Amino acid sequence: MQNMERKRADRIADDLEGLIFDGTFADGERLDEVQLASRFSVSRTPIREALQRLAQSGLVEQIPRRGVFVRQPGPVELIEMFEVMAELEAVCAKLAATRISDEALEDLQSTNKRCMATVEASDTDGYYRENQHFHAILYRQSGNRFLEQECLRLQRRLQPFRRIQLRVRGRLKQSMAEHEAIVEAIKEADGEKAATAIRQHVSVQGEKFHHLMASLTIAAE
Amino acid sequence: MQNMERKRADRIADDLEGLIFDGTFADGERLDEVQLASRFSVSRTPIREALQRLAQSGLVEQIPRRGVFVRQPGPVELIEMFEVMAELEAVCAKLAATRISDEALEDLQSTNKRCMATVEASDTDGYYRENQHFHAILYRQSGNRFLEQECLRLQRRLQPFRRIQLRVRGRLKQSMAEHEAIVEAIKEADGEKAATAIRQHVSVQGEKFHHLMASLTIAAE
DNA sequence: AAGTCTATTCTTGTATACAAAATGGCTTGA
DNA sequence: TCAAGCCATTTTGTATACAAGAATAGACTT
Repeated sequence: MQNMERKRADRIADDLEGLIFDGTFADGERLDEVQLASRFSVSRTPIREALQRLAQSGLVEQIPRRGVFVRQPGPVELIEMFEVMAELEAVCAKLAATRISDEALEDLQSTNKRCMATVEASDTDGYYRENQHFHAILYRQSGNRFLEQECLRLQRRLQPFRRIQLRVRGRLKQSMAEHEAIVEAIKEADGEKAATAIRQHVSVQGEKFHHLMASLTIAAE
Repeated sequence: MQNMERKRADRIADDLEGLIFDGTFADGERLDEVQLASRFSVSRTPIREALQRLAQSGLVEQIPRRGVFVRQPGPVELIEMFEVMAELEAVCAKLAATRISDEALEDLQSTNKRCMATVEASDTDGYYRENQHFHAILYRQSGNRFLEQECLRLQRRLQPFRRIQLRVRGRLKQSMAEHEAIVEAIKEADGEKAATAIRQHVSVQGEKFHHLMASLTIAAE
């Protein structure tokens, strides 16, 4: 297992990430090192470490001798990231179709069942959790740990925007139908079919595009 | 244009990256902060910044309260990374097939011509440069800047291993034929064909696999 | 003699002090 | 009145000092 002990800087980075995700820090806003230092009751050193981590993951932009600024992705970049996410997941599905283990396939189906239950119960948080697990299984079953890591990284980055999407009326039901198609394709070991199904599931097109844009203007106000 | 002024820590990170790539620092070796500080004639602060950057890009592993250790990818991870690279480039090619501009297509063809010339002249460095440009055009012409960045990132990481591969006898000629097939498919705007061609070009299979493994054992001695 | 406990030393993580560069405001001149 | 240049303040980048956890070696016990 991974080392659980983490330094303060790491926890601060996670906290800051959360604060950026939930909109506490607006787009373009400068993150003052001394202010954050007093806020977290630490010196500038761990703050700077945390900011550098965020800069590398793309959440903030670090301009030399100027400071770091929150950098929320714009509409174009978001579409681009979702496009890449869709393609990466499609690769996972393609590979998983032939590489998946029997136990994992069981897990995939039971997760999907639990997912459906949360839809019936209108349990958005529950859906969110089970859905994430559903996708995580596919990443893992691609049999490519590096690919899995890349998927998790991008998923994490898109997390807040995906969550917004879930609020769209009827989205959950449609999403479940798509899950169903993915599971079917994988059961048939049809890689291309699975890839197409999950690409459809993840990519932002049609109505989803419209809703994503709408959510952005809301978030920007 | 980008800000050209960079801090010392950034240049140190690049230097260290080079030192890891060329094997000056062996796999598993601990990078001592004070040693590096005196080597670069700076304090520990910029060294630590640089090491954290390397840790995030995966070149070194940072174990809390222990230090950072060089982490060269093993055979399995290398294969995995090449698999992802092949799929990412396949996506680029698929998208570029329909999105590419006329000028870029011209550039692609002329780059390929220059590439062939370097093969004739047995100019390995020249081939390396032109080949990289060839791929960079495809990344850009995917029309997805985020995808482009991800491709460049991974390409950079695989750079040293790809370079080794070029030394294999006859590889350059075969590689040119593959380029030719890619260009043809894109000229026909056939996304799937282009994707398949470049996937074949990048992925490590058959003889290439064998040579990659051989190069690893050489590097490890 | 081997193992363990402990003290010392070394290394990382954090705080603070200092240097250099950028921003902003003021003055001065046209 | 406006612009340009200079000074003060603010802020980032780097160096150093300090604290805390880990490695190591030596002594003591069984």
